[in-house]
Amino acid sequence: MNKGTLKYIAKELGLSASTVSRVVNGKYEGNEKTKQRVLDALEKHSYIPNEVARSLQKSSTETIAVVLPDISETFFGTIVKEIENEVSDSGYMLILADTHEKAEKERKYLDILYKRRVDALVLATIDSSGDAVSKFIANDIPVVFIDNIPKLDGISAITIDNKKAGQIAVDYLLSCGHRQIATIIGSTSETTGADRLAGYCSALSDNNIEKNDSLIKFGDYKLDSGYKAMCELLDNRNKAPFTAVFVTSEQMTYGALRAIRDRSLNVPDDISVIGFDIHNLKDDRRQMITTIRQPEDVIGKNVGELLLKYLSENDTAKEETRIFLEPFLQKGDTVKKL
Amino acid sequence: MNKGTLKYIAKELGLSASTVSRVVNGKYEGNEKTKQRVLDALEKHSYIPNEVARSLQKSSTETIAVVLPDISETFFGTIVKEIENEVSDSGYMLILADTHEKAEKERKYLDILYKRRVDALVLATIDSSGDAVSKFIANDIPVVFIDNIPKLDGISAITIDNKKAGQIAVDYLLSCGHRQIATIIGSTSETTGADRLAGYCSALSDNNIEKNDSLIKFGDYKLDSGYKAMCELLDNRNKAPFTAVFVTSEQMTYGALRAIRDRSLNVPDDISVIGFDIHNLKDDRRQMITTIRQPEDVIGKNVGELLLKYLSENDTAKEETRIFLEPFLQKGDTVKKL
DNA sequence: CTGAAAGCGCTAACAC
DNA sequence: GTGTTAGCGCTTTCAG
Repeated sequence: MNKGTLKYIAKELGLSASTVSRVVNGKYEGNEKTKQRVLDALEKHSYIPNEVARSLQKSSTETIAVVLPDISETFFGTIVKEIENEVSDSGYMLILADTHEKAEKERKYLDILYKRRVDALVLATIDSSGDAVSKFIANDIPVVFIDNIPKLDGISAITIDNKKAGQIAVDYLLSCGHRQIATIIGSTSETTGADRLAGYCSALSDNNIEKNDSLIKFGDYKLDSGYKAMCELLDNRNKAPFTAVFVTSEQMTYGALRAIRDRSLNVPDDISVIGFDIHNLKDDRRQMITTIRQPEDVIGKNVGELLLKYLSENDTAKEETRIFLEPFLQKGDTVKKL
Repeated sequence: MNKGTLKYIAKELGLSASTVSRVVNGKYEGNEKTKQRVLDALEKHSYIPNEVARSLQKSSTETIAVVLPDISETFFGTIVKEIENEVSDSGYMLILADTHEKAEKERKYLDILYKRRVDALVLATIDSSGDAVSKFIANDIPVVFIDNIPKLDGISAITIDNKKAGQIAVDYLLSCGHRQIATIIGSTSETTGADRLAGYCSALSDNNIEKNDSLIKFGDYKLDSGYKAMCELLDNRNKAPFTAVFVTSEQMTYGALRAIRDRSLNVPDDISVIGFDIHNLKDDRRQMITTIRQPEDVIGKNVGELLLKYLSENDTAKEETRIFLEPFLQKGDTVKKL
C-alpha cells in the first residue's frame, strides 16, 4: 500500500481509514487519546491530503476558471488579482487561460475547463454568440461575464456602463468647446463597441449636434487599426473637419496618436484626443493622455463577491445579476479647451 | 447510477466500462461496429470525461502552478503569457497564485498547491530560504525559479544575469561621461538586489572609480522606498555629489523620479536617471525613461520549454538547469551626455 | 466511539 | 475482442 495515504497511516495505527479521516477533517468526536495518537502519526509521516481524491469524492474542485483574451494587459491583470484576492480566503484558487483574442482558443479552453470540473467560470469572451459556455450554464456552473456580454438570457455580468463611457467622453469634449468630434470604435458586434458608439451618438444628439457618419471609423481594438482609422479621418479632414477624436481602446489610442504624429500634427493643439483604458505611468512629469478608465479593482472585487455568493448557494439556479459600474474620466494633457 | 459517466453509457450499451473507456481514449482495437455504436452513444449523451477522476487514477493533473508576487505587473503578466503559450499545446494548464509579496502567503499557497498535486511549479519566490518548496523538491516535482533564486542546491532557475544588468547600467552612464553615480538597490538578501549591486560595484572598480557608500541606498522595491532613498541622496548631495542614479526596480524608479520632480530638479539636465523594468508606453512622443530591461518573453518561453522537458522525463531526478539571460539597455531621454 | 462497506469516475493488468 | 477486477485516495452513511 502506498505510503503517505490515509489508509496506510490507519493500518499502521491499527485504526480504520474513517477514523483517521475524521481527525484530519476536525470531525472527530471520540476518545481524546486516540485523537492524539492519530495526530502524532500524521505529524510523523507529515501527512498531506490528496485534494484530487477529495475533489472526486466531493465533486467540487474549489477552482475558478478565468478565461481572458490577454493576461499581459494591465487591465486584465488587475482584475485577476482582485478576484484572487477576494476568493482566496474561501479556499478557491484560479486556473487561468489566455485565449490570445481567438474564438477557437476560447472554445478549446472552455472545453478543457469543463472536463476539469471547475466550480465556476469568469469569462471575458470574444465570441458574442456565447455557444461555448452553454455546457457550463446547462450544468448550473456559475458563469460571470466581464468586459463583453454575449447575447444570452439569464447570464450574469459585471462590466462598466459602456454607453455612459461614450457619453462622458463626448460630454467632456463638448464642455471644452469641441463641436466636430470624430470617433474610432471597436467591433460593433461586441457590446464594448456597440454601446460606446451608442453613447457617443446619444451625447451628440442630446446637444443637438448632428452625427456625421464620415467621422465614425471602425477598428479591431488593435494598434494598427487605430492608426489606419486615424489616417482615414485625417485624409478626409477638409471634407469632414473635426477638432477632437474619441478612441475606444488602449491600443487603438496609441495607434491614433502615432498617426497624428506621423503627419506632424500636434496633440492637443491641432487635434484633441481622448483615449480608453490608458494606464498612464505614475511618473506624471510627462504628458498624460486624457482617457476614459474602468475601475478594474472594483470589477474584480465584485466578480469575486458574486462568485462566492453563487458558490455558497447549494440550492437551485443562480439568480441573474448584472452590475454596470461607472466608467470615469481621467483628465490629462491631450484635450485642448477651445 | 449517475448519468453522464462511462459506466452508465456502458451499461446502456450492454458493454463494459473498459470498452467504452478504450474508445474514448482512442485505444480501441476491436470490432468496428461496436466502436461505432459506442461513438454514437457518446455523442448522444454528449459524454464529457471527468478529468478529476482521470487525474486521480493517473496521478497527474496536467497542471502547472505559477506563484508570483504580483500578477498585475506587466513583467510577470508577460512571463505567464509566454509560459502558457509554450505548454498549452501539450495539454497543460496554469494555476495561478499571487502572493502579494508576502512570504506567509507564498507559503500558504505552496502548501495548497502541493495538496492539489500540481505536476510542476514555477516560482518567483520572495523567501530566499526556500523552505516552503522543499516538499516539492523532495517529491521530485519539477520546480523552476524565476526572478529570485533562493539559497538551495540542485535547483533550476531561469533569470537574467543581474550582475551584468548592474554593469550595463553603470557602463552606459560612464560612457556618457558620468563619474559620480548613485544607486538605489532592493533587498540584498535576494539575488535580484545583491547581484545588481555587485554589478554596480564591479563596473565602478573596473574603471578605477572608488565606490562611495553614501551613494548607495536601499529600498524594498516599492515606490515609496524609491522616493525616500532619492530624497536622502538629494539631501546629502553637497557632501556626496552625483550626476546620475541607477534605480533597480520599476516602482522605485517612479518614486525616485517623483522625488526629483518634487525638488524642482530636472531630468536629465540636473540628474540623469536609469531605471529597471520600465515598460515605456508605445506612444513615443513623450519622454522615454532610459532603463534596463529583461526579456520577459524569452524567460517565459525558456521556462515553458524546461518544464515540458522535465515533465516528459518519466525517469529519475531532473538535471539542474540554470539559464541566465541577457538584460539589455533601452535608451530613452533620461540620461544626459556630459 | 469506531469500523466496514460502498462509491466518487476512470484506467489497466489480466483473464477468457 | 471484451469483460472482470482491482484500485487511485478519500468521505460518509450505516451498523454495532
